[in-house]
Parts: sequence; structure tokens; C-alpha cells
Amino acid sequence: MSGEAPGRRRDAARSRERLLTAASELFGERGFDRTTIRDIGRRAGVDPTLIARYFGSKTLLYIAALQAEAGEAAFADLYEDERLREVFDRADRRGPVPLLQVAVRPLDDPAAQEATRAALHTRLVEPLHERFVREGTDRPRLRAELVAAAMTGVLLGRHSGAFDELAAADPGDLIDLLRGTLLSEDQGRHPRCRAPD
Amino acid sequence: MSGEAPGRRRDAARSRERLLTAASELFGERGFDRTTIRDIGRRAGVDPTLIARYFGSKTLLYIAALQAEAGEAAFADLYEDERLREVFDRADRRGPVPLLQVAVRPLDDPAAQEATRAALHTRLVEPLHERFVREGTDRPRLRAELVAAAMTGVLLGRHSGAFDELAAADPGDLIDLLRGTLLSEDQGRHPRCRAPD
DNA sequence: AGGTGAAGTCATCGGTTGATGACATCGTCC
DNA sequence: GGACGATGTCATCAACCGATGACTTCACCT
Repeated sequence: MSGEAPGRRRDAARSRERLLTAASELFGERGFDRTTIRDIGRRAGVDPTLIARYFGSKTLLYIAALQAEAGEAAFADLYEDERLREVFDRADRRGPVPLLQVAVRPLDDPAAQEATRAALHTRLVEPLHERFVREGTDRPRLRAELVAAAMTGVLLGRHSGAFDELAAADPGDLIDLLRGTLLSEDQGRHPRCRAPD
Repeated sequence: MSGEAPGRRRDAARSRERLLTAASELFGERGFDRTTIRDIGRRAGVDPTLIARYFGSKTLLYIAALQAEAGEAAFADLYEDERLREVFDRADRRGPVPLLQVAVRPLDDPAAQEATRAALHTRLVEPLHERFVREGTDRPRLRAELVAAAMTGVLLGRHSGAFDELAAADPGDLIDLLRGTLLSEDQGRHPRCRAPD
């Protein structure tokens, strides 16, 4: 018969998948450096040496996990209510996602660093940039990077153990707060809030 | 004679000081984990094993460096123009300071984590909190943590290599941008910018 | 049924880290 | 000047890391 039986004792595709999932979780929770291939193997219930076989190295597994997450795409223009909500929900469920950690501290590994930087721009900075360009906002790229960086700080701060209330706060409340300030719709034209003329 | 000659070949106080300075710099540049005691010794021009003698361990040296920086106190209420400027200047000169890194990712070492968390609150969150309380802002503690976290994202993002324009931007421009949004004076009372009635 | 290659296991390598204790050297004080 | 404590140097340890290659075990096909 075909090799698709789910209970197979030996199943390369399944092992590969489990490694990828475990890696994605752990990289998100602890970051790249603090995650060991032995940790990944343990969580996946798979021998860690298979990482080398199926992905080549820890770095390449990281990049693969990054690309696998790209499909789920919980990122986009943060000014859309639904997107912003998704970003918070996802961060709550999955921990602080490798993507965000690079926004805040470079990785030692050059390949991993560059792959993450690229993904961060595609999925977070670029949508913001396009919106600012569309709206004719001043300094659109700088502003997109600024908003992305600030939002990263908030998302990561919720899981850092350094901010108690921020961690406990309801995502909806946070979104309301952010929308009134950082994500204020008319930023760039009104340096301060004032009466529209 | 007394033991205060500056050119002494053996001088515990001087070695201690050099270790402390080098540690402060490196912890700021690379964070706690990625800084090795050998790195610190090399930069200080002092044998790394003296760290154990003078401070007890890498962790205790980290905590000592944290407290030594507290004296310089470039932190405070971010709504004061001068303070905000200082924060940016300092981050540009010294790199992203250990304090900020904990706002974004917990440390493995529990003692180091807690010491940093406490310092972060004292020097960044608490001044903001007091201001919000003074102004009668809604949810002052949450709001202080939110602003601190967002600001941390911006400051760290400038050195992460992930945001080109943010890294290259003039601090003054950034402050202007932030003041119009995240640090908007009347946040908390006007969820959106609109005409005052 | 038996062979063959894929899938999984295991021992181990070289490198790095924080820490430790033995040792050498210098300065000071009697 | 000689002894003793402070200061600095060195070799080394145990733990952990990513990686590798040899080995075993299974599934499938003829």
C-alpha cells in the first residue's frame, strides 16, 4: 500500500513536520540562541540529529520555520482592526515569534539575521509603508519603521516578565489605547491634536 | 606612601573599575548571555578570573554594573524634552543598555532578571506612572508600562539592524514624531484627535 | 522471503562557557 | 631585608553546544 498510514512507526514527513512545529514554538518562546536542537528534538519527540538530516543545520531549520509561518500570515497593516487583533492573539497563543525578536536585537548568525530582517519588512514594515504613502504622510518609511518598532516593544513586553499590568491587560484595551496614540489616524499631518480647520 | 598612585602595576581598585566599565559597555552592546567573562576581561585589559574575585560571578558583576549606571541616571519622565533627548543620546553613545533588553526578553538568570526588572521600573516606568497619576489619566500604570515598552522597542530597534531608516534618523526628528503620537500630551482623555469642545 | 535503502539511534568530536584552585609575583610593613 | 598578604596568572574542570559519521532497525518491493 501507499506510505500514508498515520500510525506509521517510521515516517519522515511526519518527523519533519513535528520538528518544524516544535522549532517554531521554541524559537518564538526563547529566541534563536537560547533554543537548542536537543530542546527541539525533545518537544517534537524526535531525535535531534534528524534536524541535520532534514534541514541541514539549526540555522536552516530556523529559516524554514520562518517561512512556514509566513503562510499563516498574522501580520499586515496594523491600522486594520482585524489585523491588529490577530497580531495580539497570535502573540498570546504562540509567544513572541522569532520575527519580533530580531526587531530588537540582532542575531549572531548572519544568514538567520538577514532572513528574519527580510521577513519582518515584508510582513510588518511594508504594509505600513504602503499605507503611509497612500495617505501622503510625511516620511512614510521612517514612520512605518517607527510604528513597527514601537509595536514590537509592546508585543514583546507582554511576555518579558518586566511589565505586570501590560502582561495582564486585555488585548482589546491595549488596542484601544494604541489606537488613540501610536496608531492615531492623522499622525503626520497634525503634530499635536488640535481642531481640524 | 599611600596606595593611590595612578601608574601602579597592581591596583585592585583600578582593575575593579575597569572590569565594571567594560562589563557595562559589553552588556549594553550584546546583552547578558552573549557577553562572556573573557570578552569583559579582554576589553578591560584585566584577567577575567578577577571577576570572580572582585564580584563573585558574572551575574553579580552584571548587577553591580546595573547599579553603577543608576548613578548616571539618563532616565526619567520621558515627557520632559531634555530627558527624552538624553535617553536617545545615551542609547546612541552606549548602545542599548542592559535595562532595555530585559523589557523585551527575560533573562535566564533569575537574580539578574529581577534586578533588571526592578531597575527598569524605578527609572523608566515609575516616573511615567507618577505623571499619569498627577494628570488624572485613565489606567495610569498600564499606560506607563505601555509607553515604556513602546519606547524600548524604538530605542532597541535603532541598533538591531532591522530598521535602516530608523537607525539613520536624527534623534531630534524621532522625538518630534513620537511627541505627536505616542507621547501625545492629552492621551487618555481624547481617544482620537478631534476638536476640543 | 530476502535484500535494499530509507528512517531512526547512538557515541563522540571540537569548541565554548562560567567557575575554581593552585601557583607566581608584587607591594608594604615590621 | 625578609615575611606576609594582596594582586595577578595559569591550567583545568564540568557542562553544554552544534555537528558528524557509524551503526541499527524498519518498511517496502520484487
